[in-house]
Amino acid sequence: MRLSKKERQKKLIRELEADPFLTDEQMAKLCNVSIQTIRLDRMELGIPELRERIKHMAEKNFDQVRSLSPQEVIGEVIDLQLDKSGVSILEIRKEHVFERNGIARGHYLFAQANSLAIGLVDAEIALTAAAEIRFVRPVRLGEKCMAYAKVVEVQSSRTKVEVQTKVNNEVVFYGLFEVYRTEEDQLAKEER
Amino acid sequence: MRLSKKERQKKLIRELEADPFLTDEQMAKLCNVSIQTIRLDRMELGIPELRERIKHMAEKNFDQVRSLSPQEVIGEVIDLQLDKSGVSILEIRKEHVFERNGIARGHYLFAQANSLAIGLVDAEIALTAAAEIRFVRPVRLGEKCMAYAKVVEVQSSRTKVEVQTKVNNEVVFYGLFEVYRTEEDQLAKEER
DNA sequence: CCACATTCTAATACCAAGTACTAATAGCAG
DNA sequence: CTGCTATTAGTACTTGGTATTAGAATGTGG
Repeated sequence: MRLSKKERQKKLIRELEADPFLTDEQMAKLCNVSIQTIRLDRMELGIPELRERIKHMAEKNFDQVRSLSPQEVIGEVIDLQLDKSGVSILEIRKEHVFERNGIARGHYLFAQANSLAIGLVDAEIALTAAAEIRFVRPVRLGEKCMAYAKVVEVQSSRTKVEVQTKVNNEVVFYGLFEVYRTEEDQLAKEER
Repeated sequence: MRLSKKERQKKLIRELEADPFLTDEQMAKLCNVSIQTIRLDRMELGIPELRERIKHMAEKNFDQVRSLSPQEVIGEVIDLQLDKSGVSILEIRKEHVFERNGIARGHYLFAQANSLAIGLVDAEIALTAAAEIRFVRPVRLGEKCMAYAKVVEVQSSRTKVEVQTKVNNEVVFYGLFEVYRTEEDQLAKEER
């Protein structure tokens, strides 16, 4: 049986979320309707064509900060001065929170801060060695977490980074990270 | 003056690195040659067409987004005695490591330990309040992390949980978590 | 049951950014 | 002049669409 228009459009949205690389033809087969119907649906729903969707995704990726591969950062880095300071934003979405109470799981806040701290360090390889953290108040669904990081100490092979995460200027998380760093040749040496 | 073939090809590579969204036509204008010449160059250099390049970037991006939301618990809990102790396993897969060096990102180890610590606490709601952690040695792709947690102290509204994560019986991570707990009615009261 | 609306399908012309291929031209080297 | 490389030109075809028009199928109210 064929779905109603509304249901089909809902289905379309779901399918595209799961796989945004679907062509109209593939979607038509999935829904058992003609290609034209799918195009009309896309119009109504304001969904751009395959190539535009792909381009968008690619651009989002490309716009990010150069020096560190952006896939390795949780949260969007909006400012970064290597070995000095940085800022990143993470919007708390439903995949970040406990279903029960809508409070963000601590490890996402940690991940944001940790990624930023590591991204700050100007070295071939940077790894967290230790950290001391405090979750000052629970963060809830929909809140935007701004993490401010600054380097507070540089030693021979360690950098200390302090991160404060705020929601509406209110501190929600605090962390002191000790980041271990190496240049590639040095690591190669160690590997032997 | 027009560049030599070699120089033009070098230039092409540079330009595409700076802006991978260039069409053949735009590149032709940049180099002051015909579109066909650019296509021949791309052939020789093994550079795919614009759409393929964009698609590649988008796919890379998409895979990350996916791996970034390991929904529920991180690591599989294999033993749990509420308010006493627990064990969980996490196998380090490629979505957990830095592409560059195959070392696990700290926040995954943290997430495993944090989730276990919270799971241990027998309360309606349990949230991490603070933690002190040490990454003892880097963990690599393919290694199985066994996290052992035990409650070390119970106060009126706080529980302290110690977590040790081992790979082949060798400690790789240590964490002391302070978990804040509440019963639902209590939290409701606070909300007011 | 008819009339009309909604929904769907079909068909056509067109576009961007290509691939794949053939052929022609320019410039220079031996 | 012949041969070779580099370059340009042109044609047919491809994908994944847009935009538009027309017609068919289905449902709904009066």
